[in-house]
Amino acid sequence: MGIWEELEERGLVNQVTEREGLKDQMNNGQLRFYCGFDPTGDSLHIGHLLTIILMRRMQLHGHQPIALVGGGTGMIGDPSGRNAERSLNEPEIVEGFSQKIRTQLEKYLDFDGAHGAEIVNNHDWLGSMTLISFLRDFGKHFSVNYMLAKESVESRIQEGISFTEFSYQIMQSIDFYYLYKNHQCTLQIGGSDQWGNITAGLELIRRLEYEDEEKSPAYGMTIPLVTKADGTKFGKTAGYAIWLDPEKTSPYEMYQFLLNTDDRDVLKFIRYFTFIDQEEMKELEEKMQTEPEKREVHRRLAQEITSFVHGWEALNQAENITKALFGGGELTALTADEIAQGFKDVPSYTMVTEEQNLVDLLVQAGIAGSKRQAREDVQNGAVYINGEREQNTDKTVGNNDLIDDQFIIMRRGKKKYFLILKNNG
RNA sequence: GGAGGGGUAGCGAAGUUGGCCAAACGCGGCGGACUGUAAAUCCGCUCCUUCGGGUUCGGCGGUUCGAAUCCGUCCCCCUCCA
Repeated sequence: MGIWEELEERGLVNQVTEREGLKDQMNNGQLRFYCGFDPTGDSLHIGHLLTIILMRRMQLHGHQPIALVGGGTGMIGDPSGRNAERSLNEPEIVEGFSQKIRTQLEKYLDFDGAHGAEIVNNHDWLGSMTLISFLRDFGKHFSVNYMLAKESVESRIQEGISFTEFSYQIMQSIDFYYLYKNHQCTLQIGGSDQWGNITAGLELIRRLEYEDEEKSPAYGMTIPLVTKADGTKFGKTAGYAIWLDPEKTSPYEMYQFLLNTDDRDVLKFIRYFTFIDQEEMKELEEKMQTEPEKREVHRRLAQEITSFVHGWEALNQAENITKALFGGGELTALTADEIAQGFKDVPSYTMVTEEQNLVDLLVQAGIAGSKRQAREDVQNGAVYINGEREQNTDKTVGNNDLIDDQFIIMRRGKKKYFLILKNNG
């Protein structure tokens, strides 16, 4: 089975230009292809991961990926998929973001060997371009009618779009053209919202280069938008994005996010995001049918992605934390690092005295709204100290409850955790 | 400006012949059981408390042994007429 068939089977092929030609190139040729990442933030997020993994996937089949950091286009702002004008970031900010994005991309691509990956920054060629060159050499090849017809522009006509963002498609077209001419890059891939920009680039290449019949054709391809069965946007939990930067989203959080994938989506996602082959996929599908409660597929998905993004060590920690928190494992067995990660966003409270009545502590730490509520929670068996249910309202919490002589892990209900820190006065 | 209706706990909504009202019921929220860290379902709780009680039903004041319920006044909202 060729890479093309694999991509189709995984449902990764959305729109393509010249399907047969591209299929042939994919299966039998050695393509250089690129995908751009604009520095709109200080980290890539899980939504970017699908194209990154696609790049790896193709690289494994002998194609050479070029990751483009949009240091130049990021100064302008892509209107694609947006319903309102972006606000411009300061050049230093864009520069800083570009650095970070570049560093992240370097983690995920393989730079060794005959078809090692390349990273380029379009600021290198766009940054120094003169206005006159832009308009004469490139603008001349775009008719405004053509540009207006692009979905990204058309949808904004009512709302309004600046000339700046309107021009974006030309810039991205220049990128493709530049890479085609100087890096023998003949394919651009991207998310489904990039179709307009990709085809614009192909159009530019065709106009500037296709006169010469000897030149190889260029192709474009998009991957589908990742949709969820419940209709909400993929990549967010409770409004927070899942970032690839472990400082922003810990490996544990990412693992949990994936582990909690809706049953209806998990098979689709595991095809999208992992390298698991057809044979094993069948087994997983079967397990999903026969023993869904084991959530084998969910776990595999979480394992594959977490380890791809953060490495095996981080995955191991994420699983340790998960086990301690949900799998009947011992909280006290966690390392300080694991605690820090697992309880990153957990509210903490520093004890005012060496020891304190449990009910009072619950109120002071903001775990319960009132003493009455606190008592009720304790009596209902909703309160756990270091993983042990505590139903005695007269319990005194003190230094002998401390883990590592530092903190106490309090829990109310199924999964609301709180950190109580030792009194240091 | 005139006539009428109304303001009750997070929301909606009962209660207004004065005591049995800390206040029905629904939703939401929080727990518990079940479970797959799911969905559904079931159960409990949902003003505060030193568990004696305390403070609540738009605000203030009054009548009364006793008021969310009666009276006065002020504030706000809605409907109709001007």
